[in-house]
Amino acid sequence: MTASEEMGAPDAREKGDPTKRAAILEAAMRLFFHKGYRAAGMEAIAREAGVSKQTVYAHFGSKESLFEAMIRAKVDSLLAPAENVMAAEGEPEAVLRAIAERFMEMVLDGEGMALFRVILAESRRFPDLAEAVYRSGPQRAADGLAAYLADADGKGLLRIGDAGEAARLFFAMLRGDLYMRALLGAGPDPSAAEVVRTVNSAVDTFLAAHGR
Amino acid sequence: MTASEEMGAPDAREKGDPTKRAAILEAAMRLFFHKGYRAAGMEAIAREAGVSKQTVYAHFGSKESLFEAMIRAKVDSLLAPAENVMAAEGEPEAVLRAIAERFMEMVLDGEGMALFRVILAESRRFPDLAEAVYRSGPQRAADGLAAYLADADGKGLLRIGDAGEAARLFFAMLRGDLYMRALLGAGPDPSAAEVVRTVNSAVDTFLAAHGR
DNA sequence: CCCCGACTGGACTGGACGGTCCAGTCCACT
DNA sequence: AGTGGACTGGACCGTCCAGTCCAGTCGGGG
Repeated sequence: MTASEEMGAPDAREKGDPTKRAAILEAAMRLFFHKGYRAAGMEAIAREAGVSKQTVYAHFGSKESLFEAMIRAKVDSLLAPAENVMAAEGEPEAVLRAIAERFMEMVLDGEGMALFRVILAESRRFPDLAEAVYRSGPQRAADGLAAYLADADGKGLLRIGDAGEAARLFFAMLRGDLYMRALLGAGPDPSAAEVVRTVNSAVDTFLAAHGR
Repeated sequence: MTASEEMGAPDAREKGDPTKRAAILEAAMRLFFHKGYRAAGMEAIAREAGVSKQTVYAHFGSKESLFEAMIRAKVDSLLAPAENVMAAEGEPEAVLRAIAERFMEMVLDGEGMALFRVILAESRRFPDLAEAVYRSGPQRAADGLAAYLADADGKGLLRIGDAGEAARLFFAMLRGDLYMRALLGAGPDPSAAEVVRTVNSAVDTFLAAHGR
């Protein structure tokens, strides 16, 4: 029960070879991410998956369905490793720094950015998908951090007013200029040093405002 | 002033009726923003502009050129009203709040977001354009604020270490969760109250870290 | 052994779209 | 009146693409 809720269409009735299904999803991911929704052709996806076009249509009924299934699968797989965090102990500064580093990894991940770009571009065509991505991504992360902050506030480790607002602000600091640059492909790719600097700035600033 | 505006008519080796040129640019803006680069057709743009397809091709030679010209024009017009700010006097808190409100207006503007969405989607096809947008948008804003911060630091009004980093962080806080939600079209449109709350959080947090 | 379901490969349809071409109109300037 | 530049409207070409159709292959279960 990962992030597929509300419309996963638990169609247990899956037809055909699941390895082919997976190959199609992966090929779709590569092409949709690399070329965008419109420019990625079904024929090219089939070829890339080493499968006939008919098979693609047998597994997923249309281009839209394939896109949607691909996005949901990718969101699940991107978020899977992040399920267990947030149960951290120790100094708030260390906890925040660990969370921040984890977050930066996820957010600067090439495929994650490609997914974000394409879902943003198609957010009008697939509004439900866009909303699902928001909820299982940023929303979920903020909720998790907010829970930690509220707990730390209760223990007197931090002074938090509105935990949700504080959590969103913290992530906003991290998802800052570096992220924008990386998304646009402007300037050089973010260096490790820049990432560290961003994390430090965010943690320091956050603690200056909310430290005990 | 950015381009040729009320400078009479110095030169501008533009062929043809400038009002038609403007109509085409506006139609292109509407369609490219609303439907995306690929889905917006030249025929539809011509029709929307009340002009023949030939005229479109006479003014701009190709779809790519039209797109590029449209983006540059839109960036100029979006940024024009922001040229004069930043020469602010007074308490740092008031200055920051004014800058923040201005920034939020620009960043949550519907057309600005549409531009960002489409330029992000096409950042591979038009890398130079994407870079130009970054430089004249986020980059420029951050540079302006950094100049103010460095000055305020010199006057002892604020304690700023790295002015550039501080400026980027401030804008990152503003361009936070609200922005992401609005871009994705997830959840309700940001309310005025949420905007105020975001501005307050950002200013308070910033001052907690850099106040005198 | 034969059938069935999944799959292949390629032909095909119908439509959209970028871009070109052309015949003719309108108008300002000479 | 005549010339030339800008524009119109529509035909047109080549290409691309989602989705369908079909004839044939393959492997496993009755």
